[in-house]
Amino acid sequence: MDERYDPKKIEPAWQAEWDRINLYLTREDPGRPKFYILEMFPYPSGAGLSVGHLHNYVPCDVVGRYKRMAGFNVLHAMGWDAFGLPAENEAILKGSHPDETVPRYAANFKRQLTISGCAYDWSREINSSSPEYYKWTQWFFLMLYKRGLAYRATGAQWWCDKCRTILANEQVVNGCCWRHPDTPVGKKDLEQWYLKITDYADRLLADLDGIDWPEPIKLMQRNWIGRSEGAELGFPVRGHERKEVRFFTTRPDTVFGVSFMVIAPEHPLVAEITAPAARASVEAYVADARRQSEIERMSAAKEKTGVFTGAHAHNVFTGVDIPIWIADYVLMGYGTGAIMAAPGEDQRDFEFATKYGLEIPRVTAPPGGGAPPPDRAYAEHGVAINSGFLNGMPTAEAIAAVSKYAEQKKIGRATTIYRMRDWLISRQRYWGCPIPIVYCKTDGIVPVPEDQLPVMLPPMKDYLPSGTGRSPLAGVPEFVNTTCPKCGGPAERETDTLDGFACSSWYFLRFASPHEAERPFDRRAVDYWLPVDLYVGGAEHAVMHLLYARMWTKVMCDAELISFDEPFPVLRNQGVVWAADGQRMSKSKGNVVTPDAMIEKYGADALRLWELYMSPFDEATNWTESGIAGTLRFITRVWAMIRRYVEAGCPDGKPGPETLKRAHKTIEVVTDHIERLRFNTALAKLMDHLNYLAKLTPAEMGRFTAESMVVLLAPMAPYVTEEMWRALGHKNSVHLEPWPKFDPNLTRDETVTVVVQVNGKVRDRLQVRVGAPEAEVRELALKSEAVIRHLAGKPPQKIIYIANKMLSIVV
RNA sequence: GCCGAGGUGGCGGAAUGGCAGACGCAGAGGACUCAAAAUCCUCCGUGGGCAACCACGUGCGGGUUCAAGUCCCGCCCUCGGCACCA
Repeated sequence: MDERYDPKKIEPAWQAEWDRINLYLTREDPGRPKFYILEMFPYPSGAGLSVGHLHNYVPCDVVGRYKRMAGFNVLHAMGWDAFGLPAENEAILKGSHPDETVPRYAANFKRQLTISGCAYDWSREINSSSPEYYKWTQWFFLMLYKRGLAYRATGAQWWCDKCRTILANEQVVNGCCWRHPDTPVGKKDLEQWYLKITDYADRLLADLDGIDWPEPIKLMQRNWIGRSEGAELGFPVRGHERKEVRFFTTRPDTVFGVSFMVIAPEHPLVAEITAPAARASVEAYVADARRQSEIERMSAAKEKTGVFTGAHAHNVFTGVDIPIWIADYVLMGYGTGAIMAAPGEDQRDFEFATKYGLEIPRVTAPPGGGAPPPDRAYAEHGVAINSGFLNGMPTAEAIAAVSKYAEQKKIGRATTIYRMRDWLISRQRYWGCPIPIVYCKTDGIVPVPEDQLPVMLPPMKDYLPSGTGRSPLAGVPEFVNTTCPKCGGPAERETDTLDGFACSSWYFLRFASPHEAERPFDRRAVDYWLPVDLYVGGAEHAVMHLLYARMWTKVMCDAELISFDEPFPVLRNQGVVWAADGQRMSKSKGNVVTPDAMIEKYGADALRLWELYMSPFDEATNWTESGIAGTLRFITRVWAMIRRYVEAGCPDGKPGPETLKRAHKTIEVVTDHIERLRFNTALAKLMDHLNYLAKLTPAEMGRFTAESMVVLLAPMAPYVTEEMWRALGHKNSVHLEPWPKFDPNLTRDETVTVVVQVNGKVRDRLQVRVGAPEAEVRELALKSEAVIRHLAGKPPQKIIYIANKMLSIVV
């Protein structure tokens, strides 16, 4: 152990040694409890890792190392989410090819993680764009297909001009592409592959109750799934026998107040029922609605617009014929694309009715009696009025009564609908997993047989998106032209690739058996390691990735491939690290701080400690470099302390009771705080402990105290602790050391400070035995000079005693 | 607009309803040094006071309580998410 702490000297040396002895190689071991910790696998970008990324990876590394020392068999591996738009777009921008950039960028990420001291089992490294991996992504797609969960459909799809591909609903954010927030999306008619995630809506919703996730994330998933209970009903269209307008409502109890109907501009009935006199205005309105981009349609939402079709529907409850209107506030993609309008009970319908002079009946009264407010809709629950057989019923009862009536009369039924729609997974881009489907004139849609997987992504020099809506793969005849696996006749391959989220919907299984060649995973390894014990990632994946991965897991569970149906029973979000200027760290803004630069200046251990100490793990913060000076100073002081101890010949003297108590208390607190992911306070405790230890002589400290400090610090600062540990005379790595245990008998306090308050203000502090009875404390308190002064001769009215904490005197 | 998270010294942040500001950064003063760096020691919420000590203080206004940063009601501000969902 040198006199001076020099990270540049010790860090590469220990890194090489750990590599040599394969310190982090992981094997299944039924004899030990397992712990699978996983960070959301990153897309390896050319910008490399920033200190912001490490705010996620370092804490997870601490947990992994701590769990290993605490006796768990820990799986902690890393891989690359390498297929998809970001990789392709970046390669285009650099004038290169993802084939070349992806491995290069991934190698750089790996290098950065390694010098940062993160302990991964690199023998398990995976890459979603490698054929060994995407073979199984294709296999899963076919499994979904065979289970009836993948289907083709044509329709107007979201299209991003910059991505030059279609998007799933979730990928449209505020009317713009989620990757290009300044690019409004449009619609394009295409035939696409969908996954029936809606079949799993109920389970995806219900099972949220059983998992330990941050509440805001659960809430976002609940809102996204958007379950609504109500009824689906139909009213016949006058003059078009057998035609009816079917609609969904959450308030079937208001049917007697339905004075008109509204259907979406895209509704198929529009063309059929529009009266000749209204044709011109309807066509103009529909054309206008189609022309508007979706953001315009949504943001111009303030003023409702609509047009009368000239047709009427028959309200079977009131017996009255009511006008059918078209308005763009009714969305084709939700419910049936048609609504019954109860303007007395729905504010949007109220506004629409007011604007176009339509009738506003009142069918719900406030529960306490009295009239509904005249200037707006009464949307709350109440009591049915002017509603025939429903009169007098509370809303809940009336809802049930209408549903029952509708079922008896065969005009509708109680039902549940969801906001969530199916997952559109086709992409017209090159850099993705080819969809393993063949189209044959004779046999139609034919899945590629398992023994012919993977369908290899053909090498292409010019892989740029076409912009026509067709995948670049369509321009490779050797790829497109094939034979039908069924009849052997000429056939064509599907040329679209899978959405990148398909790759990340199962990767957590692959880490269990990353080199399995015969199957997507080895069942035994998956049964041992999965589900993930702690999953960590950014809140930006709250909906898409987490919902898709949950769905695939449920499908696999249903197919009996695995025996659990939630992949991530415990999820935590790390806080975002913004740049010093409060903006996102990005190369274009020139505010990226790299771990490389920080390691060069301060060493990896000081950087790691600062990542942990800077702010609570799950809270956002702005990057500041100045604090690293503090964590480096701390390391230097620990170094000096241990060196003093080693130079003194590692005396195993008798530490005093105070020292022993502090050492054990530190073990207790640090352990507890790491378990609760409160790394900043765990490290604060170690700093506090050092402030005490630094004042002791080596003999006063003793071996247990000195060594426990090093071991407790080992998960956070792996390099320097290894160096100190060897200097303390140990042959084996400190990272193989068992986690220290504290003795509860030694952490127990003998005396305690009891605060004495007079009228709620602290006036004195008493040092008393633990568990001292009230009478004793009271007597001491009443003798206190400060207390006497503040009592000012008045007799206490009331005395409250909280054992070992405080005595509160009221006068 | 609706939903969610948050607001504590110059700064990052501590605090099962029970001593507000742990720990650290920055700053000030001192020791060591020819000097500087490093290191060590002391101080460091605001106001008053030589001091002991006193008053005030966790976005704002109320409330509950012997006791509120913490619980309740009403606001303000910041940041995220959703946005005509029938």
